[in-house]
Amino acid sequence: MPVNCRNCPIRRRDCFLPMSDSEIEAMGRFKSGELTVGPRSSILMEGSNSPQLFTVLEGQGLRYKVLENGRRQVISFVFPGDFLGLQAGVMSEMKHSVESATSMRLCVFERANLWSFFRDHPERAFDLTWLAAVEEHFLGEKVLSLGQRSATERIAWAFLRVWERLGALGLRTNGAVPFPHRQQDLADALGLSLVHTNKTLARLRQLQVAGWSDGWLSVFDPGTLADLALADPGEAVPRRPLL
Amino acid sequence: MPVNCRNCPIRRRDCFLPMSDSEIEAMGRFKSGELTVGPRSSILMEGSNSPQLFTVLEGQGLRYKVLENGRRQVISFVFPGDFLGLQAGVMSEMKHSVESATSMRLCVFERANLWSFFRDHPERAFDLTWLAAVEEHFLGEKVLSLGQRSATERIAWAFLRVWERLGALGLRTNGAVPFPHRQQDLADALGLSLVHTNKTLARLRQLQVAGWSDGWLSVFDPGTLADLALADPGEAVPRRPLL
DNA sequence: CGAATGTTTGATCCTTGTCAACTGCTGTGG
DNA sequence: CCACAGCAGTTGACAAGGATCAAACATTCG
Repeated sequence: MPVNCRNCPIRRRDCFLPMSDSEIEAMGRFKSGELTVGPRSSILMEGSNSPQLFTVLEGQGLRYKVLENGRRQVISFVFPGDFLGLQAGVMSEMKHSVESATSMRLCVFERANLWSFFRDHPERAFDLTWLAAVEEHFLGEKVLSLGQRSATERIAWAFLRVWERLGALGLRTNGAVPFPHRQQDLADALGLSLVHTNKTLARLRQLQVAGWSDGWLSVFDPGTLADLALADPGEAVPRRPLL
Repeated sequence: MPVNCRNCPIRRRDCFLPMSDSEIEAMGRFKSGELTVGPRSSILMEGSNSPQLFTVLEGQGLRYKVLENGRRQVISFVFPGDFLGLQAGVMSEMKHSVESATSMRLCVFERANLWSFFRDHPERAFDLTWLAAVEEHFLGEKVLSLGQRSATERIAWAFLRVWERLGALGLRTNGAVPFPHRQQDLADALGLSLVHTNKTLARLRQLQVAGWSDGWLSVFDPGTLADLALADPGEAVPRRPLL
């Protein structure tokens, strides 16, 4: 199978930094194929011990956990460049589930090769650790949000982050980015009820600050949005790893 | 300086799994010393670019972030075996602050040596990634809690996790573990107000399920606690990594 | 002893969740 | 072609869990 990993996110560092030919050669031996899944389909299941790891090339999805009483928490939204399955890779099993929102194209790796990959390509191992640290950072921000921000602040914050992140991926077209989820998904992500989420969204729309409909998120006034979110507008995605 | 890393948590995998002599030799070159800090002192600051990384040998502390409006979120409590500063290590700066609750003894590493460490010791690099993945798992659980659990459920869940984790470290003496924090810290960790936290604690104490005073957390009835927490009592700390 | 810090308790308010009904859209089958 | 079900979004009324305010109490420490 021809391997086209020139933009493979596992070596993204700065969002899809291109790889050298020898790097592609090395990655190619790790990569085992590509996978395309339809919308709303399950990619990884909590508790499963998936033999494959993925990197997102296209499309969006979400990670989630469910409580014993059935309530669902969306841990994070999944964007192009994200790495899926690290937990299954280094621990014995996945600690959350992943499903697609739109149809997605995934780069597939064999978990079994992860170890030799670490041994033979320390730079790539470092990248992986970097990805994990970035993920940890995002989760830390999310914890801060859920713990300390009000409903409006949470939504404003989420909009800002999504908008910035997708913008950094070059997916922004005059102020709008694709955000193909349901209101229920956002509610579950922010720990709010669907009804309250809806009403808060209406308020933001009415304030002419940001709007989200038909799967597109538009930010009209990033400044006020940042104010509403109690967030520094500039500090979105960490971009300059060491080395 | 004599290096005593036989139980260094960076190679813990299964909570302080002893290292072989050659491993200790290798670690020794990475380790640069030990540090002891007093209670309530700052170890790492958000935004700083610390030249040192730490591993906790003794004592407890907490990681936190503060919002622009001054509200504080405790990201997680820090226990022996935790690794501090990974973000500063692989990203440009720390994304949260760390401070001690009790006095702490820390194992100190030079950040500058991290890269060669990755190159020369792929197994240890793998361990580091594993630590990051475990941290990610804990944060995911925390997000679930903050998003979907009620006040009582959150406190019950926190107590259960702390009790299990410290128990696994061998710090449990007839049902009680050291948990040297203030009610305000727990409140900030769970996104609750101090007052409500206090009242909920009183209720748990009155129910004879768990009690926390003078820095010691006692769990009298793990079963009911797990029920209250909507949690599976068994799934505490992931223990069996690959390789 | 007074000051500082942390815990406890009561009264009140308000943000958010719950319940319920209605809209608009899309796809399906008679 | 229409009836209908199913799903996502919208809106109003009401209830409640938790926040806020305020004050008392206990300990420690200089």
